[in-house]
Amino acid sequence: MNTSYHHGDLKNALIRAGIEILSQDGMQALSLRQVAKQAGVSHTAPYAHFADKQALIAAIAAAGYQKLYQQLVAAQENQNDALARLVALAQAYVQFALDEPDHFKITFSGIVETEQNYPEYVEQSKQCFALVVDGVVACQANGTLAAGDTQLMAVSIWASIHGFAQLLLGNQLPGALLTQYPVTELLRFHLHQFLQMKARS
Amino acid sequence: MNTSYHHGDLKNALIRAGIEILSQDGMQALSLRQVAKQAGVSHTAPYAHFADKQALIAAIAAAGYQKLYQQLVAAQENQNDALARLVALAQAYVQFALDEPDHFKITFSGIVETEQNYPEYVEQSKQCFALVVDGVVACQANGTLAAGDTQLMAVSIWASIHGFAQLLLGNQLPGALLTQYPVTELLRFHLHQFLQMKARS
DNA sequence: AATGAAACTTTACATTGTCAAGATTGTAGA
DNA sequence: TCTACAATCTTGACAATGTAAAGTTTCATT
Repeated sequence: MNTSYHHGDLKNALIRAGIEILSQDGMQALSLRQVAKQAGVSHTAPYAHFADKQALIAAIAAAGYQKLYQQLVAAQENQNDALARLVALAQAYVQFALDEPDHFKITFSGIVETEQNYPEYVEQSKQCFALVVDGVVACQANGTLAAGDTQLMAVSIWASIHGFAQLLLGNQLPGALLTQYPVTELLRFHLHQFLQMKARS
Repeated sequence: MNTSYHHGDLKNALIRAGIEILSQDGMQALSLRQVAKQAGVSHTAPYAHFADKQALIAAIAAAGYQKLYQQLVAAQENQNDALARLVALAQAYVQFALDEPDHFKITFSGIVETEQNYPEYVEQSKQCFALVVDGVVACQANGTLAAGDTQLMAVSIWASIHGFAQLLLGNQLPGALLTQYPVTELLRFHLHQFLQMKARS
């Protein structure tokens, strides 16, 4: 099947190429033609697998969610305390944003038009949210978090983590704070606002 | 000066045209040439006022911050309780995101490259953040918020509000929640996580 | 082996960002 | 007041991009 004409796995190769371009040259360099060139095919080959550029971006964004999911799971693996797992999740979330800023941006900054629905994108998104819900459930069972609407609480925590990552990436946190504290410490403080713990313990 | 050749106030006219395009046709329709056409000038006229497209976008983003600032101030005007003012600020923040989604996105989604520094953009950003800091200070003086590092707390609250708006715009909040509660109620719950109040009071 | 579908290429075209060169107008200094 | 210069705007050009159309190569099914 790999006869130099039929690629065999072009769809995924294009997604990987796109992610690589994002990582190396950033968002503004992500063109269909560059992606095709990097994958070693002609500039219209992507149209056999994606309806248009938006569809490719949606696939790249879905892959971003997928990778994020894996990192979140991996970060939680070594933690057994429910609260520690939530904190580890948040740290991994922010770390992903810092490691792959442009992939993170394209995944979250609403460039994926929501009028069109891209099922894989929605699916991966739900999978990540489910991780947060799990964490909240565990903390509630634990007594670490007060009982209450689990979904609401999970949304709150996700929004908090996400907003922090977003502002951090956008360089919109006061520079004084960033020189004063390491990012992990800032995030820890931020989370403790929710988790009702003594700050900076 | 308005002799049909020299426009007189083209720079601001271009920013306004850009905002209008964002409002009517969305981000993907925002091209330099469309902006120029809408302002009634040739397609290279913008280069007399902006170095490149990024610079125009930065100016539009700065205008976004400015408008947001005004809305936040206006929303707080009728509230005299410190806590109520913070809640009103948050509601106005989210409302702005819902009213002008694409303007909000372009202001916040990191499309403004932070390597280049656009002074007005940074300036307007700081002005908005200062509003949050003011709110925190008032709440601390009030006793509504515990004492502590004001900057840290302001960052936390801003991140929370911002993350909520971002997820809401990205259609990433569970649909079940959105049908169950109005957005203002969701936001109120979200804030109360921070403000240590009884939820849904 | 034949045929149709899927994957890919070549060609073409409109849109876009940006540069270069020129035209028009306001303004500061002689 | 006149003149040169700087700022502003236009025209023309070019390369890069998204995408459609038509043709070519390969795969799979009968």
